[in-house]
Amino acid sequence: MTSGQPSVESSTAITLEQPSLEAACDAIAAGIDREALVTIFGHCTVEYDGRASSTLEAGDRHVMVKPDGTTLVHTDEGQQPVNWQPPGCEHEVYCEDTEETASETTLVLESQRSTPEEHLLVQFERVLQVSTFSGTDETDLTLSGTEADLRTRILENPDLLEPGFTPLATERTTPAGAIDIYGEDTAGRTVVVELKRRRVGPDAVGQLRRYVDALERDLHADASLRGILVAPSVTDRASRLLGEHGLEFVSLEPPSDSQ
Amino acid sequence: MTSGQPSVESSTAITLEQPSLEAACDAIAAGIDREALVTIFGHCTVEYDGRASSTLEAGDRHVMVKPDGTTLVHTDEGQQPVNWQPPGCEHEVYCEDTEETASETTLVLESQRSTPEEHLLVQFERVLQVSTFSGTDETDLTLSGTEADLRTRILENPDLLEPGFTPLATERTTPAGAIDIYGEDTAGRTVVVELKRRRVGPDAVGQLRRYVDALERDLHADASLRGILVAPSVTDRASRLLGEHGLEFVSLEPPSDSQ
DNA sequence: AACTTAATATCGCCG
DNA sequence: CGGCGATGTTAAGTT
Repeated sequence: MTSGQPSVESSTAITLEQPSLEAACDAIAAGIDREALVTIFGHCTVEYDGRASSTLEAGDRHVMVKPDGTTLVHTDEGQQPVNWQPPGCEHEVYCEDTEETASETTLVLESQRSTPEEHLLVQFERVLQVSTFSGTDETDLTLSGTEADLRTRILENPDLLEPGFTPLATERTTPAGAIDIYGEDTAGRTVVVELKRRRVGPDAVGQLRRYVDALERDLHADASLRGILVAPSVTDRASRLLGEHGLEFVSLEPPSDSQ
Repeated sequence: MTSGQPSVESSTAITLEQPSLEAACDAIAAGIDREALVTIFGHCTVEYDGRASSTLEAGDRHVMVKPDGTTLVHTDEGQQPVNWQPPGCEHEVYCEDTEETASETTLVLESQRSTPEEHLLVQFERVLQVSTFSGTDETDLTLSGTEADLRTRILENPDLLEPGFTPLATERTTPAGAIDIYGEDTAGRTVVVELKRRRVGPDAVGQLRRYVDALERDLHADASLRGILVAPSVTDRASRLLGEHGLEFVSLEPPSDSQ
């Protein structure tokens, strides 16, 4: 970028329609080179090899290549890409003669990384569109209604958990991991609180149980130690597990935007 | 598809560059209407409200609207969309005068669903490109190297777990859930096997422990019952937990493509 | 870099 | 539709 001049049109979108594979190749390479976001729509096959292996026969798909090294292959269905490569990958694009018939050519997009070794191969036999996008996005997402928000809510108003509850520490460490909230009830009993922002299953009970067990061992406590799971609601099986292990449940939701 | 005739051009890509907001609106509406995959690149703000809430200030982003009701908002960084809406949503698109100054107009894309109630609002103040894609993708992804493949590998060669192991059932149900593999060792002791395709932490130990406990209660067994966690490797803390609960570990990887 | 946990997790299966 | 667990989970925070 140049100096303090009021920025010229910094957002651009350049599109090729029905390009030859060679023209598409050049446009994609140029886009990657100047760190643009590149999209390709065309008829392609996809192969992945790394943590697992996958193949995808020829079909029409939308491929997005980001300047941070991300690759996403989307079909017309599903929230998740059918294939992908995470940020930090090296991209390579070239045209290649098909092995069987030297008369046919394919456009190949490769994306690979190490740790772990992973490789994605997209082979286009036809490209309907190539676009390169440049733009700016300085802003960060602000998100609320998370587990951190639920913790804040309880710390600001401990009576929500139960009247007289006194928080003593957050993220208190035990051999089993960090306790969300550690405190005392009116009777002076130690309370271990595990927070979940949404309906909980058996996993959360196991987690709370590990913390209570670890803390009991840590404190050599013969006195009773309470474990409370805080979430909007609880499944049947988890509720039974709580009972079996002498643990408690309190229904609380994370604060919404307006609250 | 029609008969043996070489198929007519069924894949299409239609693009508008630098459209007016009204033209963009029409193109998007038309694309959604004929069940195309629609992409929009432009300067926009995004608001989400539902399971959580989020806002995103104005910036250049790539929005993809799929015919199955999915919406994805991507920036130039990250594998994950910065905002999204899952399949099954209803889309709506329209132009609207900005509240403050009636002279300014915005293009609004709404995507919403119920159960749970969720709403996504994308407001464009400028659109650089709109594209609509139609195509076919009949094929399914074939994936290998999954937990199911690991199970198959052990069932075909039980000695991999330990010499003389005899699988008796897969997915045997207990009150705590389904056991991956249920079998017997050479001494006739019941064995509960929990499979993980990658390195395991404390969660997996808790899961195995629940299964073993549930099965012991189910069988009223006074005889010893073994629990074996099978994974490529195990973390320190999980290893200690295994020891504390009298559970075992066997190192095995899911088969790779060539094996 | 390894470990642990949260997530608007997503997705598929099954009851 | 809810419960449950796998995922090429991904992503973030801490050690």
